[in-house]
Amino acid sequence: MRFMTKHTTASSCSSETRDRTPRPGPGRPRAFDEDQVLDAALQVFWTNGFEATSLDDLTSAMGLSRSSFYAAFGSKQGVLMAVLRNYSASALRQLDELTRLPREEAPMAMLEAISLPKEGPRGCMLVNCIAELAPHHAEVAEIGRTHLQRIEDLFAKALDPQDPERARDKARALSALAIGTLTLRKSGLPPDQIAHALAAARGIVAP
Amino acid sequence: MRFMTKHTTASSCSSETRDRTPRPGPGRPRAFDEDQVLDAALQVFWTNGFEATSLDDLTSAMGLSRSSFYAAFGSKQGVLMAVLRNYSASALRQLDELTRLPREEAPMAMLEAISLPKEGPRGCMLVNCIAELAPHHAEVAEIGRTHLQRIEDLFAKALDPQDPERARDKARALSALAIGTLTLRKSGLPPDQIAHALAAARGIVAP
DNA sequence: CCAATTATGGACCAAGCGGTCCAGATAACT
DNA sequence: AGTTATCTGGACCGCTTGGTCCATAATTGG
Repeated sequence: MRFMTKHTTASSCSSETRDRTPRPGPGRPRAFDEDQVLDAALQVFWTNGFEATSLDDLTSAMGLSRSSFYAAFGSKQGVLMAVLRNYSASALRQLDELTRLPREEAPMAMLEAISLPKEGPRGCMLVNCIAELAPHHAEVAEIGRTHLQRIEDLFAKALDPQDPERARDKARALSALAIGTLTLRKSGLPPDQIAHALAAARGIVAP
Repeated sequence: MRFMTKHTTASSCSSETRDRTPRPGPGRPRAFDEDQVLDAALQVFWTNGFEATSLDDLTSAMGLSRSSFYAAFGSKQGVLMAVLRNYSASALRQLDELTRLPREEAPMAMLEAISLPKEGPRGCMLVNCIAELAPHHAEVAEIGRTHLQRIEDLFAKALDPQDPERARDKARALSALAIGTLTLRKSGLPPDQIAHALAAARGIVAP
């Protein structure tokens, strides 16, 4: 895929996922739950990557016919964007809860939450997409950038609840560290060795 | 592409790049320089990713006809593997030179060399490939794992030339940190902010 | 100069791709 | 019940993909 097939219906080009959750009225209602279907799509994208996921992979995992798929999401990119927005929101929600831990525990807990997910070595969906698509796809880049920014904000809040700005650089370092471990994990490094590495980075957390 | 098209000529499946540098003798000699051509391939893969690079992209960048291409490298994967081996060796060579700096400078110099390459935000070619392919391609995973292992070794050597083993975990943390910044960079974070983050991580380097 | 051997360009291929479209089924509202 | 709006399955489309093949050009050793 090279983005922009020659016959995309004119109209606006960017974030227009034509996912107008159809207000009730006459007409047959949707037979699928949107969140559920988007989660199925997430799983496929997550394990295969974007380019390597075909429409058939998607529709069969989501249990949708091609026409329902296109009516609801507009395109392969469209569903990706929807998936990413969902994913980002839910991931940030989970992390945010950890910032409420006491200040001595919060940063390390967040690190571990990111670096050692129990789901296995699939990495962070958004980080994967940044790696694969960001350089050539502005919208993905945008979502990715603000997602990482939020993560950094949360680290800063955890490091220094009084004045997060003071901890900006350390927060950035912790973000980088966490994200980096995902690649190590993906390359085969076992979880316990990653845990050791995190512990060795305690120096960053200390005031 | 899903790896393994139905009609790959039987034979062994894995690392057999049939790149028998043809010993001189009768017959027309190659009209291209292999390293040069591989470097061209590297550039294309690096900026596009593997799946998103087509045979036409490759052959035209390399200046090869399809037949020469297949005669020399066997397949798209084949040339990728050759490229990765070259890349890994040269990247490690560059890093290794930095380990010879005085111990107070070496680790930070290595960090900066990885995190702030002047070539722009394309990341590390091998890290990109791990993200995109490792989960489904054992050979790439293998190369990636040993590459990261070597980087870790170099960090350990820089941190504690006497007994690198003592610095294992810190070295791992530094690797993760360096690799993580590549994603931040790719998502749009400007270089100077990355430099600040690295400085904030000095705590890891200290004994 | 000839034979042997290899490289080269380009035509060619089947399969898979993302995306479109339509005929018919289905359900809500009047 | 009838109308209207929507959903659904699957046939279909043109294009691109990775890969093959062959006739021809080029270069060497004898």
